[in-house]
Amino acid sequence: MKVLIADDHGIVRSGLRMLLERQTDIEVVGEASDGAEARDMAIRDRPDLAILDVKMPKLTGLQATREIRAQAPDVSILILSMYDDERYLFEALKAGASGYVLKAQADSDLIDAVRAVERGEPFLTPEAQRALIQDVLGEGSHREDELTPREQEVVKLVAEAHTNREIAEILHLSEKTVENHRSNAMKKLGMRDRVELVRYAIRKGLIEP
Amino acid sequence: MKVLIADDHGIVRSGLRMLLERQTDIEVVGEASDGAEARDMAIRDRPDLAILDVKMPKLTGLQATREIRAQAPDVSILILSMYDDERYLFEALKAGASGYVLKAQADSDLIDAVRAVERGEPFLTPEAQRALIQDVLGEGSHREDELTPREQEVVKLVAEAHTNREIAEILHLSEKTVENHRSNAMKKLGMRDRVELVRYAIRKGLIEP
DNA sequence: ACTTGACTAGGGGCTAGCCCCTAGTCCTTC
DNA sequence: GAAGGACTAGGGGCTAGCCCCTAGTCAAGT
Repeated sequence: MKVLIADDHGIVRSGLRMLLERQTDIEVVGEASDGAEARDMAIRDRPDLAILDVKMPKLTGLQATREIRAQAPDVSILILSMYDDERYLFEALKAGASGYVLKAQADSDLIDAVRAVERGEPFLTPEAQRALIQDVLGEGSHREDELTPREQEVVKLVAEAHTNREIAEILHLSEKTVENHRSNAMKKLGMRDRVELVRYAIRKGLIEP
Repeated sequence: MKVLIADDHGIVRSGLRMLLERQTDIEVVGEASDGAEARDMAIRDRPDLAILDVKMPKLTGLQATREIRAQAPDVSILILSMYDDERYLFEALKAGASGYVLKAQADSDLIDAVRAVERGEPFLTPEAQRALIQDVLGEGSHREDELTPREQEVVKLVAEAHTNREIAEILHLSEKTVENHRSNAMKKLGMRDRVELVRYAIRKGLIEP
């Protein structure tokens, strides 16, 4: 089985190569250090599988996935995410990836994923499966990831370190209304205080760190 | 040569292990998935070398370095940074690390670094050496780290949305002491609440958004 | 017409956060 | 051995934050 590795960290690439080549039937046929290189190599060399890091220069793993799937549909793709959450899971599947593995997980998960892809099956870790099920089931609860415009405004101002009173003045509202918007936003997002809201706001690009 | 590996990503740990154990005289005697575990294992098992990722839960690699150097000075330390810059280089050296290697670099650099540390020599990649020289030449002003190690620990935990009480439990301190560290940190940084500390912590790379 | 959801506002209560202060033990440095 | 800084801990006080609840208006969809 011919595998292509793409990650912008040389040391990590070498580590992955060692890890994979301990399996006698897996051969790492190439290493790419950015998304564009990964795409070009995948399309030119047609490996059985390309393992792509999400975060890479030039093209992200997801962008590379789309282009590889379009031009070399026989190349399967496994996304490797360094982030300890599933925020790219859906996008990865939509882009055409066969599997999604977090770097935080055990090496055996990666091998399992490669084996699954080899058999033509998709591979999701239990965490990823749970996230996916939650998403399908949860029209009511977790699906409401989206805040209303007003809630977003309030969250943004909270994350900019304004007090409720200041926000009330800025938006010409009562302090109580501000509290309600903040509280509703936190409830929707499953958060417990403004500190968590700050990190959410930064992740969402509502404010700069 | 007995080596301890610490990185919060299981797959990366396994990769590093494979990479290192290709050298016949290197034996990986332990893996830690966070900074506190790394510190405990280093102090208990006394490996010849501990390879620590900068960004880890509970304690950063730098915080772990300080504690290991204090309690087990015979354990050499190599800092592995995932960031493509040298922003932690000086702090790492000050904390007592023998070497600083970026994950973006080739695997041979890591092996070279291990060999250098084995001979009792410090190891810096050419990029790191250049940054160091620049700093010595450029001299003085901006090298004020501002926060003490303890203050940084507290700030990190605050930014991870822990309450003062939780932080006190995690660090085995009284709530009052935690308040003092937080308050002193905020005063030094000219900040007015924990929300601003979160953004500071993210900018400084103490936590991920 | 009726329901639903966003937006608004308030009452009332508890606690965490933030501030001021003092004070002790270790250090290192001068 | 004195001085300064880091780290520890506590007293006492005020307020902002967070929670529960109700309740109104308005626009949009069924």
